Amino acid sequence: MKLSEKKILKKKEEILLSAITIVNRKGYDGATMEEIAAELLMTKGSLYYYFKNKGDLMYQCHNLVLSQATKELEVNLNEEGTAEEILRKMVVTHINYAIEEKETFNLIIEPRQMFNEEQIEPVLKLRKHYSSLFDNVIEKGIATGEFHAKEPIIVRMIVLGAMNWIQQWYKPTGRMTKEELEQYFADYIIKLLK
Amino acid sequence: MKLSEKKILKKKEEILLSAITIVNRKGYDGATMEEIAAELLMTKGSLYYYFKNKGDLMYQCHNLVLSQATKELEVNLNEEGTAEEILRKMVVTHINYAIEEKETFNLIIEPRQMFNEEQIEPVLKLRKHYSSLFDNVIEKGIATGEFHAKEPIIVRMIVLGAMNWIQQWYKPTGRMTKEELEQYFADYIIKLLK
DNA sequence: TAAAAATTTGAACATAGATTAAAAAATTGA
DNA sequence: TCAATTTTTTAATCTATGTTCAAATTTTTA
Repeated sequence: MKLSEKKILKKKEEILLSAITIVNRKGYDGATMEEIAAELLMTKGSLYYYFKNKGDLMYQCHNLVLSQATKELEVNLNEEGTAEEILRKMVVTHINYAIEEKETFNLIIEPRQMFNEEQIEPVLKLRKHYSSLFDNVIEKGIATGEFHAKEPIIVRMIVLGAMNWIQQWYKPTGRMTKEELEQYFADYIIKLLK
Repeated sequence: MKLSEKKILKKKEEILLSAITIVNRKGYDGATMEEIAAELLMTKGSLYYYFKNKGDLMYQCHNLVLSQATKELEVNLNEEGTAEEILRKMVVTHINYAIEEKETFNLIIEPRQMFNEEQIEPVLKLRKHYSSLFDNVIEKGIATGEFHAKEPIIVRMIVLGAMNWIQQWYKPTGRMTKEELEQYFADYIIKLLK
């Protein structure tokens, strides 16, 4: 790869990171091209040198964050341990993303409302893969007899829903630390599966 | 109340119902004043005779649906039965709203992003009251010894989150009927509390 | 039925951002 | 160094809806 190509990739990444910051603060609609550029001491026109349009930029923000989270989950999944131990780690990973990358991670947004035709398929695929990692660990636990669930898919949906909901009410200043929260969530999720 | 006042209230309600339909189909941003009016064979200008602006209309949509849901929950809560029986009914009520009134019921939307300064307080209050109804039944169950929970508030958040998440994936055409779904959810929620 | 009041229309207006493109500036490389 | 290339700026344009308001229409009232 040429130097110039590397440079352009680096710049794209800078823009993405800036966009992610702003989107996490204000949401997709609230984030303006102006503000994203200003964060990097640029003007909005320049962004179009690197990204086709705002939709493209937003799409890449979501993808980047979701891909990172997926990678972390995959690491968790490949570590040694019982299904319970692995699932606990995954719960922590997921909750961290849900809290720290609130808006860009946001699995709650309706992809069909946010993204265009070409973007939807990859987004849905990424999300599906992400969910499937939870299915994996649940199935593993069922196979070893650690877990029991008549409808593992339903349990996984309950688990994901419960965790995604956290971003609606979590305040860093609340009476519970993020770590305590993660602990409790993990406990209750395990209970659901025993 | 004068006849003319009744008439105006009736018209307001018609507009609200139309707006709720459109919003449930397209979301708050996607619903245009034009389309809401068209549904009633009016032109958008007329809407401003009844509502101050779009924000006001959207606010009242959310309020109406949330208030109705609240009323139903309150009926559930006042019926005879064990905490478990009552909670099961409430789960059904909630899931029905989450599915059928998807976008207007949507407790997931960030109120601060959607509503203005005067509207936020009442919305948050309504939502808080709504949640508290679940706290009530959980506490009742704990008091009678039916339920056990070290952190009842956390359990309630898990329960609400899990239920609100349904609207992300539920399809009327899926392999499970709404009723089966409600059944499973209720079972798992009770398990969490035993 | 005719004046007054209430309601609706339609067209103009406002505006917030996204997008574009030509010119300017900065960088590269021979 | 200086011409070519890449990047950035600037400012104009576009667009989609929300909003307003005077005029037209419909309904009510006496």
